[in-house]
Amino acid sequence: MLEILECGGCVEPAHFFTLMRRTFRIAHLLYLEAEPYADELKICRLHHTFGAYAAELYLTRGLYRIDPILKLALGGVRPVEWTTARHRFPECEPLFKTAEEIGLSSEGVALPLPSPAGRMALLAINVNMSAAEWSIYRRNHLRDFQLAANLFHAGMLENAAMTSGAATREMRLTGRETEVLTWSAAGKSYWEIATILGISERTVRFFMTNARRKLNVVSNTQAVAQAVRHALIPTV
Amino acid sequence: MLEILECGGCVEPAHFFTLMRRTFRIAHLLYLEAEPYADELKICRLHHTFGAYAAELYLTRGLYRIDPILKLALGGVRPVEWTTARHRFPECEPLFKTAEEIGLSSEGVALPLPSPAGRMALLAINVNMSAAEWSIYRRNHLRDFQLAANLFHAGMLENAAMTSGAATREMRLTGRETEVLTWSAAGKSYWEIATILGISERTVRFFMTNARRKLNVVSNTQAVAQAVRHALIPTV
DNA sequence: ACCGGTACTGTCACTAGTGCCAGTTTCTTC
DNA sequence: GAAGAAACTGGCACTAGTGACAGTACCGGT
Repeated sequence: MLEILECGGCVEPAHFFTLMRRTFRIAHLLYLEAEPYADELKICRLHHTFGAYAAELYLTRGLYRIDPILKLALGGVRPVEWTTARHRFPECEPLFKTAEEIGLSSEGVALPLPSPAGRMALLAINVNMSAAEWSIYRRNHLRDFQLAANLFHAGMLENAAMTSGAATREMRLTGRETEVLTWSAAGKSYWEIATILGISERTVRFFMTNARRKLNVVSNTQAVAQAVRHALIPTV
Repeated sequence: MLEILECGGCVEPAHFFTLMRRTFRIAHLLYLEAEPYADELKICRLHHTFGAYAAELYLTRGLYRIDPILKLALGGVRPVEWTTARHRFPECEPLFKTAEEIGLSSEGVALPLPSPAGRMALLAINVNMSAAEWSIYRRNHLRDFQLAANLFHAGMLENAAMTSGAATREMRLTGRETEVLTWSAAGKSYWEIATILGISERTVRFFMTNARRKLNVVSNTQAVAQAVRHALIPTV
């Protein structure tokens, strides 16, 4: 199975999930790709096998805002054990209770899949076994999960880069636009940037305006924030 | 061994390398953490077992600037096979020839370890075996390498966060400062932020001024750029 | 020869951000 | 009970950024 993934043969989430469930004793899977936006998360891609009812419950109650598993996995690098998250955030007990009520197990692990450009992703794995059983199973197969998750994630990213190539082309910045954003991120004013680049201040404004339009933002500050997050400008 | 890593017991690179070489048939290891800096790479952390002579050669000749393995691994998510990189970049043949001359094998794999906040890292694994042998060994143990790399990387990041915590404490932002920066990064003006937070516009300016002073920057734009890069404003 | 994209320059009116001065209140911590 | 940090508020002078109007010059591609 891992060979299939490695050759980039599986970019269909449903297919990947089926493969995983057939290969391992996995009850449910969830793949989430998101980027931070103000104090919320902008969900870029979400695939799972929990079914419509659970998803409905999860979204309408805004549970993704308090889910400790999301918080830990999207913030870190280390695999997050569901029960660990549960114990560390007792105030989220209702969330787990709700999950149990609709027949979902509370055993599982969430694998952080950090991506370039400030985006974050995770693959959550939910199993239907006792704590003792899971402890052993996990020890044996965590490495498989991790590799499979990484390869699937890589496939998803590559696929996204290919299909959204046209959409991304719209917001590709020119050399000068990148330069003025970079200097702006370094705290330079229009006048200073003009002096540095040896062009008129008006031209700097022109490039910056174009950059704002392309990035679809309303201020230089927002443009720089977005550019840094999307790695459109070099780090100083 | 993986259990040791998972418990965060191994944050000493030399120790980790020894453990890996004892457990697997690995010749050499290299761990690199870097962030993009203009068109160069700023190396944040570098540990390896290649010895002083190889490192000297590598650094003095500026080989890290052309090394295709670095380029592929720091840019992607998928494991990079050394021989694949070699074939795809024939112009880098001298690099591999040099490596062979000083007795290094050309078989191995580089595992990208993307981190939060735009940084990138990789663990390169170098083995001393034939292509056929490596092909089989790799198939069996890539998942072990991947998990070990992830756990070690997680340990390194956590360790870094702890040790640099004291130095960074001076410029720790308060809750409100973080909030106004976050909304500013989202393109909101002072007036809008004041409305959102339910405080006066003057107070927003006050927090922003404090944030600028703490971050030692001259504009909101620069403050936001720095905050995004250093992950001072919510990534979750 | 024309077109689209990039690089470049200009003015005007308006809004937003910056640095400086000055305060009060509430809470934790020693 | 004193000290400090954090959250909050006001005004004034000045500079910087923003949007909308307008242009010219150069280069590579069908």
